[in-house]
Amino acid sequence: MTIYEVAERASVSIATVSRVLRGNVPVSPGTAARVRAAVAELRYRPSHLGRGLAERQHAANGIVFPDLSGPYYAEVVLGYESVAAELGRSVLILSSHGRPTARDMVMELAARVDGLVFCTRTVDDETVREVAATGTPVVLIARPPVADVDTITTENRDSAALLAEHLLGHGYRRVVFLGDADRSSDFAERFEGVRQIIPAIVPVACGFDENSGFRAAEAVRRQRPDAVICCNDEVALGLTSATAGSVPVTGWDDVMAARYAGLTTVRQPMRELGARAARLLDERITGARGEPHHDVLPTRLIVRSSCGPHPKEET
Amino acid sequence: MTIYEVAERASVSIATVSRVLRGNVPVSPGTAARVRAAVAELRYRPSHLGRGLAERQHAANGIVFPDLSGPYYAEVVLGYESVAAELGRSVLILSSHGRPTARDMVMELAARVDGLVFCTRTVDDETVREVAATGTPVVLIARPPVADVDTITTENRDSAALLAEHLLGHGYRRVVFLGDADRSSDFAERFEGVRQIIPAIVPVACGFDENSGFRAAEAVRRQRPDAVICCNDEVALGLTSATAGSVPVTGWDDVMAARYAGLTTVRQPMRELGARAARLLDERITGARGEPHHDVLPTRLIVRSSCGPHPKEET
DNA sequence: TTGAAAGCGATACCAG
DNA sequence: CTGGTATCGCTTTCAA
Repeated sequence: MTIYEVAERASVSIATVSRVLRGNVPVSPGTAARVRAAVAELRYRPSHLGRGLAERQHAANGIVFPDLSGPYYAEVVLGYESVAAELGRSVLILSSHGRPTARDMVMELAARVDGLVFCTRTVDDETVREVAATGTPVVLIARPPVADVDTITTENRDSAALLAEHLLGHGYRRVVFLGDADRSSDFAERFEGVRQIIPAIVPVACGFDENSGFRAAEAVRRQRPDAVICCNDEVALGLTSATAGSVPVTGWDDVMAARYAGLTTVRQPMRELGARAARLLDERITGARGEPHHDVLPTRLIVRSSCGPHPKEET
Repeated sequence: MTIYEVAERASVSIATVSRVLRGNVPVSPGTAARVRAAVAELRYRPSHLGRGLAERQHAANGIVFPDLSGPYYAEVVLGYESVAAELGRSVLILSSHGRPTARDMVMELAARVDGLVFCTRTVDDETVREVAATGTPVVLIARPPVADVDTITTENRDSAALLAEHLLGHGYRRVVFLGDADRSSDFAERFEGVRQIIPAIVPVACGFDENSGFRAAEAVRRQRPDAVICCNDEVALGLTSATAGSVPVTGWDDVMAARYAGLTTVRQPMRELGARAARLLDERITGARGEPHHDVLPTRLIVRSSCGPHPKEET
């Protein structure tokens, strides 16, 4: 089923069929009707391949994330898809998770989209730069700027400081930061924010998921901390299930499980993160904007019970 | 950057460039080397559009799900992406969530992939049939067969019966099934499985997410049930937070939060669901298989504390 | 308003 | 082993 068959059925040229389908050029009402009828009868769907080739665009953009098992990226992707679809673009996803060929897969993906979003822990800056160099617009989520691509992040330092102050208010002195600041700018900023208030903060390395948090329990205990600030909710949850709540703990993100676990955490607008990224990307693709944007979304401290009995009233 | 420029740089024809890139036809070592050098120097990436048009395939397939906010679909998509990528195909996602134009978006998507997976609550069977009629291979996840497309589901009836028996063992007599069996074959099967053991089961309509569960609390209380079997974990969790655990509750799926909430539930291999779907689809796309498959994955009852104090030992 | 024809970027068949 | 060229399905001048 091609445009030729439709043209033949409607007794017009393929040019005319194309015109009524795109609707940008005037076509006589009668002809248009005949074409539309033919399209309907033949259940014709234009080929994206042919169209894309002629228009030199894909009408699709991608997003690269490390994993989708935690709630964080699921929300980000959801927000992204939601806006992209609304903007009429298909969305391609790529999980870099542990794949040694991530870089190649990314370059491969870049060749079939009009724009690309990269999350943290997916590929290095060099790869991002390479993609950007091909002219493909790029937006970075929660990672430092590279070249002059757009970035969108959430506020970390201030809320981390606020969280630290809250813990200090509890009377805690010796506190551990559980997470790997070197592998995520988000974590690095949170660590800095905390250290601003608690200079003696003790960093303990850790992965990003529940299991990592669970397995870090031993290392954490060794520090005999009054409280533990975890890099994210999953790690906090994992640690909690290992310590059975014997140590005050805080997380970050406010995922669904956090509420049920009574986890004190910092809520960040994950869905909005993806949504804004999609918008920024679109502005670049359509050329509506030239200068790079670096947006920062607000976050909010959510105090629950995991940080211990509250010495004073707070929200 | 096209194949022509590479050809010129290597002083060969585009046909030769194509040959060394695809590697299916013999090319003299010397020529191949020159071409490869040119490709590297020019940082050439073949256009997927051009290639796809010539090969009449997209090297991509899609998956349509209702939403991504809950853990269920995130896991399914993760499993799907994982296998699809491994098979060398890009993956396009489409969330039908509440969009009135879902059907059009699906037909649109179908036109740019080699195969498509549909989850429940996305589009009706008619649309599925229409896509299948275009010759695009289709796989259905957790929904009844349509035409002769492949399907992959998880076991519901038996585990539901098992769950019901467990509740009976607790001494509960009056039990409510919270969920809308009409809108999901999974839910319908679970309801049937329960009813097989508890004929007097009382159905109470409800949505699919936490909020729905929360808001259903009133309607549930009115039934003064000894226990409530929820259609999934999210609803169970929502209900729990509204009833503060005053009523024994069970869920389904075993999402992360279920563990922290001590929710008795039935675990199903969500990731595997997506992974198998990707494999089934690939078999159809490559034509490796002709007859339709209808796979059923096993599930497992997970007893925790939400169903009340245990009268006898169980796992 | 409409048609003819030149691409868009690859693949693959047909000769040589 | 290599080059020329028709083709894939569609958009878009250029003329009529």
